[in-house]
Amino acid sequence: MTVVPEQPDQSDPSLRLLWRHRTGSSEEPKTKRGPKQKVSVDEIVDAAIDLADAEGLAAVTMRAIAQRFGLGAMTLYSYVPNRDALLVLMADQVVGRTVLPELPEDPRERLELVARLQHDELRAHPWLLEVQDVRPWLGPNMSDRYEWQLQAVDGLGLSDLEMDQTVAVLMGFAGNIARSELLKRRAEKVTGMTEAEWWAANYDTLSEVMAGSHYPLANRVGTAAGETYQAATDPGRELDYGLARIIDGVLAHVTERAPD
Amino acid sequence: MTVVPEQPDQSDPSLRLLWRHRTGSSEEPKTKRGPKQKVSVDEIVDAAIDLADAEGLAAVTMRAIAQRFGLGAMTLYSYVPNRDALLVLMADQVVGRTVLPELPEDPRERLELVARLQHDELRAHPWLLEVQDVRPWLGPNMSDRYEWQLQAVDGLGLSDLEMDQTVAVLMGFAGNIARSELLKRRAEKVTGMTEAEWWAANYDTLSEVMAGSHYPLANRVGTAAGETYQAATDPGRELDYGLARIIDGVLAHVTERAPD
DNA sequence: AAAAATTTCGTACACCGTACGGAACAAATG
DNA sequence: CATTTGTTCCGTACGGTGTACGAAATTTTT
Repeated sequence: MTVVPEQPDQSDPSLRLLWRHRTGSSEEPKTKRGPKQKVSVDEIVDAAIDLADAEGLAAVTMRAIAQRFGLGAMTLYSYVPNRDALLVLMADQVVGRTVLPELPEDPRERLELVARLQHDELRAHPWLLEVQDVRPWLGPNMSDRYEWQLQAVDGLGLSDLEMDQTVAVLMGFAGNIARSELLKRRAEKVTGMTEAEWWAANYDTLSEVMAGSHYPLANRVGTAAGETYQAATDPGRELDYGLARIIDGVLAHVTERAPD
Repeated sequence: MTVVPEQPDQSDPSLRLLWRHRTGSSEEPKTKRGPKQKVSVDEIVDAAIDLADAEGLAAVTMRAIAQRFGLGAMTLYSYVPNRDALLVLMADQVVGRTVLPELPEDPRERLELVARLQHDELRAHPWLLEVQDVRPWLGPNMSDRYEWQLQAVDGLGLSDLEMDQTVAVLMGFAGNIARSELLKRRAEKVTGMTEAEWWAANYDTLSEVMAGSHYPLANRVGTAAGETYQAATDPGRELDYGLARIIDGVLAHVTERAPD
């Protein structure tokens, strides 16, 4: 008689946690034994999101979160397997807060909307950029978002693979813009000077040290870019140029292939 | 009589360190007092790069580096102000190792080369993705690189600002591809399974948990994408589609504006 | 020969995630 | 009812991090 070898459950434990609100079937309202839990997973995740929004991801420590509820740090581990899992829960939960608007008819507007929504979200919650999961978009809200993004590129004439890649390019671009904005803000906070002030303070050193090299293009272009970015009162303007080029390229690709 | 208020030297101390090999004028071969330094800054930075290449950026600890030279951890602080400064030195130094090839005539080839070079470099040194500096590209090798990149987009008919933005889009895209490759490799190392194995191990849980929701597009597209990526033996193939679209968009932009 | 400047580096601190084990608690079982 | 059993709560402790501080050693300047 052969015994089935014990499968040590390779499945990721945090999957069920991610989908805890949408267990399609076989929920488990089983009354559990020990003391009643004083808080809920959602409350913990929300508190962690608050912390991250207010003080950055580095401030999201197990001790800090626990303190918000008057709990001991180790208590959190009866709600969440570890910190990394908590970060993934935070990401999915915060993504779920954004309501997905209906997609416009015009293809260009559709793609723009997808990218701008992502960018706005990352601006509101910059710590999302630092949460990189093993195995992405597997939570319920991430899945909803991905499906919605695919709807935006559906019917354009792209292959399945191209649909995925197009979404990836747009998301990546939005993320890069958000990241550069984040770094700029962070630099100002760390150094305590605005970008212009920093350049002024380091001008002498820079010109002394770069005396041997010369950068004609970098000087000209860097100056132009610096002035523009400094004057950029309207955030999100950095998005415009690159986004337009990317969408141009995608739309040109599909119309060229099927010159209707 | 008015006294000039003491300016506590706002300038960034690591700037001189970055440019230590190219001090245009006024070098200081002054013989210094104390004990002779047992190693050089370059050796330290090279050792740190070795460590990062071999075991990732997290393995680059002050203690680990010092141990390579039989030094105490604190000794490093007489070479480098702190760990973050060391990371910037590493980045600039490793960027300096790549020789910049001559730029082709064809605009499309120029842009492709710029992006692919960046991608290859990030593939070889993935930890570069995790080094985010306050105030980017200020080292000598970063500056050379930026100047070279600008040459690639020069003469296309772009404005100064657009030149900067175009380079940024291409670099960002190359970085995103490299990042997704890195995450994939890291996930396989952490979970000890390939991507396909992971999906197999979690298939039951996933379909149970997603029973209530349905993702027609995500299922179809995700499957297609998954199969392709899994079969992708040739790394860098993920680069092709997005890069082509971006370059399409940029070139369309300039030819449209100046229909020669 | 004495003084001054510089490098080396042992120790210590604050902070992190979390392994471990015990105590308090509530339901299931006898 | 008493007892067992599974949970939750959480204090303590461990190994890890960057680095502040101060003493000791070493070399040049005076």
